[in-house]
Amino acid sequence: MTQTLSEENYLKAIFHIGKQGQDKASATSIAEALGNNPASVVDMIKKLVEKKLIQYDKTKGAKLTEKGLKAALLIVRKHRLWEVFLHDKLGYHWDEIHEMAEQLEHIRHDDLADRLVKFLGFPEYDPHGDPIPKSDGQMPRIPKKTLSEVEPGKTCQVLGVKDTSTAFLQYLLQLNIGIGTKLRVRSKIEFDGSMNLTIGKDTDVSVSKKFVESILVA
Amino acid sequence: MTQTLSEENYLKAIFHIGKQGQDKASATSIAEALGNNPASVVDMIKKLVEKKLIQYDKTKGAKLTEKGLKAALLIVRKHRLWEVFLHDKLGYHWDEIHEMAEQLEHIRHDDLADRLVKFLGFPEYDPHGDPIPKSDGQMPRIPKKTLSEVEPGKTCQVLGVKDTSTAFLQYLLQLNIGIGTKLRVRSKIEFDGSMNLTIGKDTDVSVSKKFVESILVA
DNA sequence: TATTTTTATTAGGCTAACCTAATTTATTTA
DNA sequence: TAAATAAATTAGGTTAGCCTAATAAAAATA
Repeated sequence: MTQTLSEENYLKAIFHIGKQGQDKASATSIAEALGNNPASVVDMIKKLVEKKLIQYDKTKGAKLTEKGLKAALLIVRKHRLWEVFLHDKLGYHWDEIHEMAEQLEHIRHDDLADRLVKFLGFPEYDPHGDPIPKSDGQMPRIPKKTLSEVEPGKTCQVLGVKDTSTAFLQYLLQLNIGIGTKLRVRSKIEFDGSMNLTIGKDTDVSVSKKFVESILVA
Repeated sequence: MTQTLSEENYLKAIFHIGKQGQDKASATSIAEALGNNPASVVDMIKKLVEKKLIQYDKTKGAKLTEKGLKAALLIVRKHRLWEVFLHDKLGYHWDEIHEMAEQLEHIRHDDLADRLVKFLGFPEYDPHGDPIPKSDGQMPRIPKKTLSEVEPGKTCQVLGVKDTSTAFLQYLLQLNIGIGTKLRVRSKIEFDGSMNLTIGKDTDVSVSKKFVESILVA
């Protein structure tokens, strides 16, 4: 019923890998996500399978069971709620809160998440724009909007594209933008609808109106 | 400069043992405080000595160095601040918060304690009445008052006695009251100045005016 | 399909933090 | 002070969670 800190981190990693693309996580992708050696991942996979938290198939990878998903969602819920706390209440900036939330997400107590969510005013998204799972595991619906609607100064996350042409997708590839990539709108040029963006943590680019209207974000 | 979770718990235990009586903590007293085996304590003592966090003498026990004291005070500071948070902001009762604070006290980040203390409105005492160390390690002065001055419904902690007669001290021993014991004033009888107390978590007693005027509390 | 490359697994080790049982050292008490 | 008791220490062991190096299996490519 309860997991160790390390087990929780594995469940979370498998959950996140599942979200971005396939729903199965390979041993190496898990190893990479956690900064561990694949051999260590194999050890842990065995334990998680035994605890019925994941299913595992050598060639297909790991997938959370219902039980594992529930556990992972609780961790993600707590992580994002604590991020809201750190941002809204303690005044930390969006780039400072992740490491602390990584620690806070493991705090256990029966109704801690419920108390927190109430105290924070029932937020639905964390300061990065990521949805906060509800106590029953439901994720808030992500309103689909295009990058063009994002206010300067805000950060959003790529959900998908409206234009699936090869030219556009190759451009995205070149910019290293994919599902889940965080984009920060540095400024918006009203004259032609173009935008200055920061991709991820450090790459600054300028993109056209056509571009910003073709990317779905949250 | 940084300690493991376990090291932090040892430092905290040594700090607390020091506060209540002698300033040296024996291996067995540490073992008892942490629920560990004395043999394990010996292992850890060696490590803490090597890290210059404590001084140790077989017969005199362990004592925090300046460096160790600083680390211990930070943990206690965080523990008590989180208790204020859990109590004041999340609405938990004083008896529910300790276990969570035990986890939260280990969250690390440069200025977390400073942010917290500001957010909480610079509290000086935690919900149990224990003083919260300042960032420079200073403890707020504990105003010495007698048990008779405590309002019904409040909880306080025994700091000392005004009457040192054998009869009184033996009475205290019999009631299992010592330095640090938590007392809850259930009610106060105006007629004769006597009080109904809860000692610790469950023992209810009735004591005289003479009694309540002889105990110093915070 | 044969070869190369990538991925997964096994075998064997390490460290932190605990343990028990045996022994040594201190402290009390007769 | 000698004997009894209590405390500290040592020796040896366990487990979780990681590691490296070697091997096996799968996937990609020539």
